[in-house]
Amino acid sequence: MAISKPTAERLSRLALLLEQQSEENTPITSAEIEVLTGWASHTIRKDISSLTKTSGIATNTGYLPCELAKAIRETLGFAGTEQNCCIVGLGRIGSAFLDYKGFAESPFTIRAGFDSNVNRVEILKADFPLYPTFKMKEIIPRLGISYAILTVPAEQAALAAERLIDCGITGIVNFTPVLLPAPPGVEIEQVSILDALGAIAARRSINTKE
Amino acid sequence: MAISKPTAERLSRLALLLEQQSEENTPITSAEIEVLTGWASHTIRKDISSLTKTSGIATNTGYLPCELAKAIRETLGFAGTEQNCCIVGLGRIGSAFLDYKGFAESPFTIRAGFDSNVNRVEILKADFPLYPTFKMKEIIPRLGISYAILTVPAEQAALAAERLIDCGITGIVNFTPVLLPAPPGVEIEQVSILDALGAIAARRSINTKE
DNA sequence: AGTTGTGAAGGTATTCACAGCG
DNA sequence: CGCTGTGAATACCTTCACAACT
Repeated sequence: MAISKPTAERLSRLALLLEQQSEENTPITSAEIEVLTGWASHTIRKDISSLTKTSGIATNTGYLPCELAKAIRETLGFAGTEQNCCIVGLGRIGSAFLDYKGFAESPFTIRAGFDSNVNRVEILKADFPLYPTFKMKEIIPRLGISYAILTVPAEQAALAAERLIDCGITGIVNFTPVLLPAPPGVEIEQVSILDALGAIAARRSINTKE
Repeated sequence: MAISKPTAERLSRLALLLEQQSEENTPITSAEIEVLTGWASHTIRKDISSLTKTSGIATNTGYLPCELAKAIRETLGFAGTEQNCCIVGLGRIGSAFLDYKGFAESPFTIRAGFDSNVNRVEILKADFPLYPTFKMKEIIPRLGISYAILTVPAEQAALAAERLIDCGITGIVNFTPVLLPAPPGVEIEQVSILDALGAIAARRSINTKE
């Protein structure tokens, strides 16, 4: 049975949340998840019920975080396998991710960084190797990278995205303000401060109107 | 007539898009917007039809970008008035916004930056004033700031958010990986790389399954 | 008791198809 | 004619209420 888009997105965030606080594997109820996320407990239960594998997850005092997170990851496509990412553009925003620890418990790992400025590539330090941009075509397939985090200056965004797709990248998180066209088979997620502010303002103007 | 949430969010992004490329005010058709955004042209027309003021926007060759953007901003609450924001936390991510030019054409303006480290406040340069954190309570109401961009380290996020709300902030763009509880009347938008990657992976696992 | 799990009902958003207008 | 604008139909998601389980 197909899983709906809103459900998939909620489950994905839920998995991250569970992975973050997975030190203790004490059961968590749908009511507790409601407090943490703001989603109604029915919604959460319904979402969970659409997982392909549902045995050994629920007890009479709630869901087991580890098993639930694992079940979500399985249903959403990546069973145990790490999802490899790269950072493209090591300016202010890009280099801010070099020492970001949040990836540790997630299924995503940064495997490489790219920048057209060779100086930056040599000076900056990270837990993963940094390369000049022209090596993308060689490195990306070799390391099995399928996701890119795009943090180049706005004027280079379109070209960089095109090249990445050409290298076999199938998912781009776009931190530039440029709206990138998404060819079939490639998913692009815009992450923009202005969009975020706009979304907040939009929601507010609805709530105050009723 | 109330406007739906998805519609409001689409309109908000559309306004940003129009404002970005507003040099020429040549008409743009719903079909062209479809190419740029990926939303069906019906959806766009329906969204636009729900605006409160619809005169002088459409011609027989498309919509006039400037008037359309203006009409959207009016319907969504802020007619002409600038929306004031502040940045809280001037570490790697926060300071990356200091010279971000994208706000220029948007209805949002950054009015202040805050950091608990007094050194940073004194050394960093920006187009707006920087203050030590303890001055928030004084500055935020004085400058009429209602939105905050939260870029402090994860362990300070919860406390910082609480204080901001206490100062009268009603919208927070949360760049930390911490999931913040949103009290009534306050809108919080999580902007996280892991969420973005998760959303992409989730959408992909749906598309490939059918 | 307290939970999860789920068919059925209800509400919302999207899509369609065509009328209306410049 | 090409475009927008919009009621009606469809599809979708969420919510409810209660059964099933521990």
